[in-house]
Amino acid sequence: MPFAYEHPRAAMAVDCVVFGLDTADLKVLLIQRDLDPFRGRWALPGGFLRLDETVDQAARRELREETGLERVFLEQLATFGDLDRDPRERVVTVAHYALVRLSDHRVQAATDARDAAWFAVDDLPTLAFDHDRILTQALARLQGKVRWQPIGFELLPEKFSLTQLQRMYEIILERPLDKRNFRKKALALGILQELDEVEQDVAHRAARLYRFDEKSYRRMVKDGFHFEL
Amino acid sequence: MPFAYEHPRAAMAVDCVVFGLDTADLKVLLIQRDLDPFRGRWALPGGFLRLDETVDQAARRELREETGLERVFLEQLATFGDLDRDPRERVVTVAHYALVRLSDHRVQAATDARDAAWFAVDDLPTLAFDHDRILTQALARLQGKVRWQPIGFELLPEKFSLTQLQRMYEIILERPLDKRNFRKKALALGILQELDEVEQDVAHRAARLYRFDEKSYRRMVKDGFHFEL
DNA sequence: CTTTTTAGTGTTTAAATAACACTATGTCAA
DNA sequence: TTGACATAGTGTTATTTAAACACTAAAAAG
Repeated sequence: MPFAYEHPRAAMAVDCVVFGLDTADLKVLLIQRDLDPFRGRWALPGGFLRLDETVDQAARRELREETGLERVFLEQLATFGDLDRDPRERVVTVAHYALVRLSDHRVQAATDARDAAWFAVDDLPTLAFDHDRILTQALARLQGKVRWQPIGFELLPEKFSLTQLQRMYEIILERPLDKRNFRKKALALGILQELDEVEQDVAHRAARLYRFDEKSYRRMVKDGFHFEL
Repeated sequence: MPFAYEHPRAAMAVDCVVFGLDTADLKVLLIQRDLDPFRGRWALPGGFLRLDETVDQAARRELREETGLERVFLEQLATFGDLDRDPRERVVTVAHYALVRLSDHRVQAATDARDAAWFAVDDLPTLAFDHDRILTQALARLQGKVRWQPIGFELLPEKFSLTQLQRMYEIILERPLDKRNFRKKALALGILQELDEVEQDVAHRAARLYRFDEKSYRRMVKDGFHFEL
């Protein structure tokens, strides 16, 4: 036991709620624990903080190690420090949430040594620790934030149709949106770049594709603009 | 050194950004450090986490010990864990923000052993550690949140005039509001209880006093209501 | 060439927001 | 007591934004 301190210290961990978007559902990436406590239970990817990395770096490292995900949108959610949240000892965890393009990452998650899988947020297994609380809070944050900041684009493929975009908002916000009003408003924002491309391999009229125009968005933010969809 | 662990551990701290409202300014409570590092510098009240208390409890305890404040509105802000934020060793801090009624608490803060004082947020001294970053983020959070949740009432005396209420929003949001529109909207919310009292000891027509009606507010939240001022 | 499936498109009504100025009531001092 | 001063209190109109609503267009498949 080579690390000794004058006062007792909690262990510090990071955990990540990784959201992905299916055609029908909002999904979360979970990992099946291969160690006690909660062996066999599904849990959020995460692990202990090292002293040579920031909290943010720790979250990204764990994500990479446990799921293969890199360069994703990742943001701090909140810190959870209840006394008995880990039965072994006192562990305080800094929870994060991440948004990934399911299409790009579907495979990698499953190739890791541990069993990893995507679950629909409205059909989750029992989770280890207080991870259900963390997940609930992450979902609330996503629902709140998606209307004010264009983070939702992180969930879509780079090129997408307006129908896909609308579907994303409907899935996240869990309510239907009016097609014409949605399209009017989305285009009026001025952060969608219309492409000279349409969907491929669909058995009906192909939709025009768009791309999120990050430059315009940044310019608008600078001018004190406020998003709202 | 009686506390030994297999892996090195960061120290965990909590810090609080305590906001108070003056007639003219939004203020923050700071404490002058009497120990190194940063001895003599102003800093946010805070201290180390103990293992028999939750993070929230630690923040409240430190607030009580260092400033005498109890039973205030207090909420987690974010966790700051940069490698070199404390020159002594690795310290990760969970920052909080609190809102207090300056009128009730003006005295207590000054009676503590350490020097404590209120500073206007737009006229702050150089702060210890990364506390300026924490403070900036806390202010942004307050400005963002005050429009969606009626937390601002925590800054006002229990009984207040509509002018005081408007002044509070103007100070926090740093922009003038239209008097008639403000009053219309504030009253329409249905969370203000009109009292049979008016201001005392003013050298002009006395304003009617109101109280925040928490019961109505809670009832409205239950009915899926959304605040916005 | 008909069926099927989704893309794409405007108008009208209702609601919310923003802009704007005067009268009322009390205190204080001459 | 009365006039000056300071802040309280009060509605209307114009503009913007949001909500409701249904048909035609295009492409693919058989």
